[in-house]
Amino acid sequence: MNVFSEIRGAVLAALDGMMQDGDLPAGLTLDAVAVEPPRDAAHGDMATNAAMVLAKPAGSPPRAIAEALAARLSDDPRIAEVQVAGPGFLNLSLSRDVWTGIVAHILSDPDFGRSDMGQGARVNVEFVSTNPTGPLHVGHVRGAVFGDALASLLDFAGWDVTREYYINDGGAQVDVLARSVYLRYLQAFGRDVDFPEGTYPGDYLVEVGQALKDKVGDIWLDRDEDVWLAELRQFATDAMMDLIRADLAALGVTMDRFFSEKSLYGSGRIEDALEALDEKGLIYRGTLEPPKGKLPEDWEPREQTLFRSTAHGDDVDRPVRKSDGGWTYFAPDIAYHYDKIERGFDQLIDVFGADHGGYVKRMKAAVSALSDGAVPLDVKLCQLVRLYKNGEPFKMSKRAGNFVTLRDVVDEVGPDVTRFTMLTRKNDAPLDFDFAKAVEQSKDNPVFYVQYAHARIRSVMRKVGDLQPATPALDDPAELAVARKLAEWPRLVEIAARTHEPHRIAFYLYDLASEFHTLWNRGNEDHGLRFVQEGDTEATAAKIGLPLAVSVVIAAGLRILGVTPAEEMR
RNA sequence: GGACCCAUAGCUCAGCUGGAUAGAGCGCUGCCCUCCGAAGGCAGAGGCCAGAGGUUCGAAUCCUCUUGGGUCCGCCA
Repeated sequence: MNVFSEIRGAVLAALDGMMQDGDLPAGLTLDAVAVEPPRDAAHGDMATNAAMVLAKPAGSPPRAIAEALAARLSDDPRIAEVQVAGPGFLNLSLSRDVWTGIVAHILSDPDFGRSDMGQGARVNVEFVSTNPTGPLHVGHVRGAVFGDALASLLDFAGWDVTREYYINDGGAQVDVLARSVYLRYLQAFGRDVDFPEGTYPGDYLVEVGQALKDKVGDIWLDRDEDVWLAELRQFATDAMMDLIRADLAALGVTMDRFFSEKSLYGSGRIEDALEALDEKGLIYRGTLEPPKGKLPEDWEPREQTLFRSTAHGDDVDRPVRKSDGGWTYFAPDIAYHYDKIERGFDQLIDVFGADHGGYVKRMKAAVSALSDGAVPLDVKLCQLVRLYKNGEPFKMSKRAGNFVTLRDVVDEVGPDVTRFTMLTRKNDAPLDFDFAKAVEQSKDNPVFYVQYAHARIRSVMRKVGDLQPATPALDDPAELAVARKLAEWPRLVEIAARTHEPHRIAFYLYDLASEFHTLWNRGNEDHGLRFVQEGDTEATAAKIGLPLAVSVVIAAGLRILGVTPAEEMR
């Protein structure tokens, strides 16, 4: 139930009627007609731009169209008042019954706000996707939270969502990992080892080395690398993926699928993908122009196997084979996205760190080419997170040598605070994360502010026991303001889902909490506005419907963000 | 040299497929608890939406250029 689309439907029906009756030329396109909440509450509950967008194609002045439209709309029982304003806006005030109806609807429908705009289309959200060489660090937290919340949001808006993690286990960094584990394995036997440049010194590998000793005993002691490297790669990767899965679980993130890059090698999948591109004439042998500006020291022209990504919007063509004949990292990436397309996804979303911005165009080009433009790929870049504590830049290295881990963050402030705070900025803006402010219990902290509103409502509900809510009267402006904000929820969900911007949910919840706190405080001056009307069960029943509806929406919104709605604040 | 992202109140940031007088928090000034949780609320001051052109009935929003920040730039993923 979305009031805005319902009223828009009424506006469109009225316009159709005008066309049929000759008040407007027939066949006008009505797509641009919008019904939105006005910025200024004095402009009523909703405003439509219909008269202005139709003025030109209809060939009549906007105010004339507006007047005629107003006359038709005023017959609608849901619309209490229609005013033509400004250059041709139509300001609509809705009848009280609409608002009470919405509150009643929310109370009867715990899925209020859930949308079918996705039409069950299958969307694959790929996120985190790190090298399996260590625990997740703080830079990954934002992408993990963002991707997970976006996935939940799309699910709520009617998509069929798959959360997926691409394990970058195919490259040389896994060799480095394996060698690092080998050193820890030696250490487990009491050997004195040092960690040369190019190995991972983090102490998270200590237990992996010990586990290896427990598993295989001393069979790899004093043996050459070619004896153990392949097996150790697998062992170490598995151990790291266990670690990463546990890190994700600590954040409340569960993947539907982990997809191994390595599994693409030797399976023919990479060859298949490039063959598909070749059939479209997009693979060729050629030499790239040197990059403009400062030339790399060792640059020399070289013939390579190239993907003609420029045919699909990229700036230059991209190599898919290295000069030694091996694949570039881009080749398995192509094969992976080809796999996603072949699995039948209707759209793809990749969540990357901002430092991968340079790969967006080539990935889009690959997906566009492989799907003949049928499968859209949206790449969301998450900007960096800067850590602070009490305003001071914060560095910590409990376990991983030189970086703050995801665990450091979650252990310090908890998953709920971590997740909400990460979503209080849009993804393409940098984010300052202050450990002290994140756990502060004041309205300076949006997590707390929203949780507090929910806890206050739960407190009221505990007080009234099993009293059933009745349809509220909503005769105070503060009550109406809350109801209006509630009515925006389905619309907000659709906007957030369409733009792939879960932070909008966080901001909406803050706004809703704010309206609620205002109403709550009005109860201090005007006891008639309190939810619990002492000694009057009937009046109380009529009052608690509104806060209960607020709690339904806050809980739903928090669930999308992956945050637990608080029953009480401690 | 090029690509992508960003620039909005003193500070940190929202701003819907382009809509009316651009919003919130912090900070500043002054108020509100014999209370269902004041961990909150109300009011006030504070703006050339980086700059210049363009499209439009209408631009913080779209296009171009300029300035200033960030990320990245053939065989590392």
